[in-house]
Amino acid sequence: MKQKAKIRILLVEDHPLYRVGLRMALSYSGLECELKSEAENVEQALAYLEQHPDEVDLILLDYFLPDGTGHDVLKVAKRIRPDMKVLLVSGEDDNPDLPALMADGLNGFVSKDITPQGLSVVILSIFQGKDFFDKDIMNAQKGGAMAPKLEAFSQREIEIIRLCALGKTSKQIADELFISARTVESHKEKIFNKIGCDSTTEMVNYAFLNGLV
Amino acid sequence: MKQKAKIRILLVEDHPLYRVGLRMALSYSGLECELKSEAENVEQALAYLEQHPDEVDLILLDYFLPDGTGHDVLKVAKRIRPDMKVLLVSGEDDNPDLPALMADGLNGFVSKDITPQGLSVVILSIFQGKDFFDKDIMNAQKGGAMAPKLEAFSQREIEIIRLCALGKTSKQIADELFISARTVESHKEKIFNKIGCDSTTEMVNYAFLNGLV
DNA sequence: TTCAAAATAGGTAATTTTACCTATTGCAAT
DNA sequence: ATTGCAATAGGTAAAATTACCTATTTTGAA
Repeated sequence: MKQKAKIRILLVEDHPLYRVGLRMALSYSGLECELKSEAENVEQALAYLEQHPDEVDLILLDYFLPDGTGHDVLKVAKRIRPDMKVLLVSGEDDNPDLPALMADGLNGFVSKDITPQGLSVVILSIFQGKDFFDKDIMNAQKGGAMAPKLEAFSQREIEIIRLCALGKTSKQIADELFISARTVESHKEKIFNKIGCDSTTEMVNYAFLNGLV
Repeated sequence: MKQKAKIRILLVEDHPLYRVGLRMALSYSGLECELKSEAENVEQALAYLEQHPDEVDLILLDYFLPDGTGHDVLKVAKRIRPDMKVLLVSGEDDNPDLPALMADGLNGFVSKDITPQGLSVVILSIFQGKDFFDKDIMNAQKGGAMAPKLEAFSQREIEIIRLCALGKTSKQIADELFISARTVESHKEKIFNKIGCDSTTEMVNYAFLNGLV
């Protein structure tokens, strides 16, 4: 057993300053770790993983990257080596699809607001096999308009959603689409049921948060 | 002339990791500077400035802070010592009101994406009297849906706008803020008049487009 | 201290939205 | 051909929003 082995880490983060911050957090935390490499986008991360499949124990991963998301990195990493740990460091506005990430084997996520100390504790815990999911983020996502499954919208429904998000009333939308206001309302009811909300405003919030606008 | 004096810096940033990143960027940049203190919110920043009005040459300032914005710090700092330099480090989603900030004497702003090297160049340039405004951010703001004048909202109004944008009804907001639903409705009417709209949905649209959410 | 703005709250009537239903038509896949 | 969904539309009653007002208290700045 390599009990006293250093945790070999790959850092994937596009903001240079943040990268420095994480690097320093690691080196001053007292954590027995070794920063194997840093990547500033999906491409670099995947290139490193493919060339050095057995040199990384844990990936410290930002969600939004210039050429994709942390989800892309996660999927490939887990394919290359399923026991590789992946810790997502999520900014407050990233709003990643956590259920999907967890389904793909994510081992943890923490907010970018975490302290260096907190981060090292989480890394160690994950390395030892105990996944860690920041409960504040879980709650934030449960609380807000969540994406249960953002598929299932028909063309017409998306059209309605977008027009609603522009602030139009059912009547205005009806006139614009040459249909009855009652039909617009029918569409909205179906959308509400799919999203799990009960007002236009919540639907608009969902639309903005899920990039439908 | 204290030509070779160190630049005395106050760092105001609420994210611990980012604070480490900036701190390290400063110390490894070769810049002749001295980090006098760090503050993680408006209150701490103002407290330091009031107690040590003559010990800071430049404030490295985040925009969004837990108890206010960098703008609040800027205004007080310039009142305390008009020749104190203030450099705003803005995240991509901060969308600060640059004209207003510049009117209040802001000396520069850069993106959080800046490299440590870039940052030290900007700090030095500002210290020597040459203001620096990242042109990418200027352009982004000109291009995007701009707020004609996003001032004129009171604190309470912004609070109401944000809660509305989360999809809450007047009743829910009232309960959350311990006020009457009629008061919430009064606030909303005033907001509608300022924005020039006549529905919550339009207001939410405005809020998202103008970075109020 | 005085004045203006912000925050508070209410009345009333018109309008809109929403929930919970049913129902018809057309089209596409099995 | 039948099945199923998308799109269409309506009835009705309850709930919420909105417009247009007035009015009080608190607070901050001049």
